[in-house]
Amino acid sequence: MSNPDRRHQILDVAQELAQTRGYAAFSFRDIAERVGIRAPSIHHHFPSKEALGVELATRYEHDFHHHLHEISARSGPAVTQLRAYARLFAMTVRQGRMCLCGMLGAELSVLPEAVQAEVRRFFEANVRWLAAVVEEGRDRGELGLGPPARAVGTAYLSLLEGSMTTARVLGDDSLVEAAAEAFLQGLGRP
Amino acid sequence: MSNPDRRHQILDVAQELAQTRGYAAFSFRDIAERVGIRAPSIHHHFPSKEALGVELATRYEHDFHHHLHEISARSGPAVTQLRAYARLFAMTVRQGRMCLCGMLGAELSVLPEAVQAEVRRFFEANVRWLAAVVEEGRDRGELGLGPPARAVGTAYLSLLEGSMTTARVLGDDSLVEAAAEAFLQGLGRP
DNA sequence: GTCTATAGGTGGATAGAC
DNA sequence: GTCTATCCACCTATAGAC
Repeated sequence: MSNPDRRHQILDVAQELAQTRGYAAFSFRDIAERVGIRAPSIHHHFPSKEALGVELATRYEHDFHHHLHEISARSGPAVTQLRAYARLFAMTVRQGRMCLCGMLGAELSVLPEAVQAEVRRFFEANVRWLAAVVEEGRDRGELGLGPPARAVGTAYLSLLEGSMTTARVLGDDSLVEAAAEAFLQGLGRP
Repeated sequence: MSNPDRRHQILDVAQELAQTRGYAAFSFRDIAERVGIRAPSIHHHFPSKEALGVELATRYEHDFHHHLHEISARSGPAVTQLRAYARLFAMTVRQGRMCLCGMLGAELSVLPEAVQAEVRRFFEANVRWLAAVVEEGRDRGELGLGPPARAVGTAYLSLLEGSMTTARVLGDDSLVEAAAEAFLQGLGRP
């Protein structure tokens, strides 16, 4: 198999494992079994687990950025954008997965520094995007005043990350969107 | 050392490790080093890691229940109780720890069944308590109407669990309480 | 690119002495 | 209760053949 194809295949499998089990709990053998090669062959594509982890997080962040751009481009009302954002998390839960960076965030203290750094970038980028959506919604008079836009964005991201865990623990597929609605209800213009 | 003392000591150390690293990433050797004994000696107090994990989660849930009871007993306004609840999470973050059951929730799929069951009990008990506080707040006219009380409770728990991850990733000690306030603001009487 | 063989480390767990 | 010695499974990673 040609190099780029195998790389993608390994990344896809590794991502699925990381989103369900976590970084500490997946191995090169787990990946190899599903890809149909032997564990040491993975080292030809990724020199170390750390390198694989960094690329995993970087790619995830990049893909996420693409989704955010799509939501922004439709430039609907702030609440509509925030609902579409929540749907990204809800869809992931329905696939039986967690947010990759949410999972890595929980494991933060046992991750290689380079992976930690990528996780931080993911959270910062999301908070920034959310704060901008809230800010614009307020400027257009769609949203009421309240805490600083950045605090609202941080709270909404936290709610969605946490709701994925709650959804999986309680086995409730519709929990993420229900939690998002409970939050968005409080954002409306008084 | 007498049996009960050593048991508690092991549990305390194991809990700290589980709250910072996660279940998959702490070992009997880690515990033993900090307790000052050898790893196999732990098996005298806990037959397996699974048994230790179950007791860890059970004890945590029990302690948490105690805190909830204390907050309820003061029977202040709903928002005051919800703020006090958030403070439990904020204090934990300031100790550099995650919620034990939030951490275990993220790792759910790699936990022994018996530990998974305890994590579920923790989440269910917290949602039930939060829903009751919201319900009573509405009955007393302190809170506005909105989504079902259980959905609000689920959302608030999710927000707090998630905010611990966000706080650690972004290195912001005051993030948990700020996120809680952003949520509570939307609960007020319209 | 993928393989086998293997190194070197760590994991939970058991047996049996003290 | 705690120890040492040991087992066996698993991990990441490397060397070198094909």
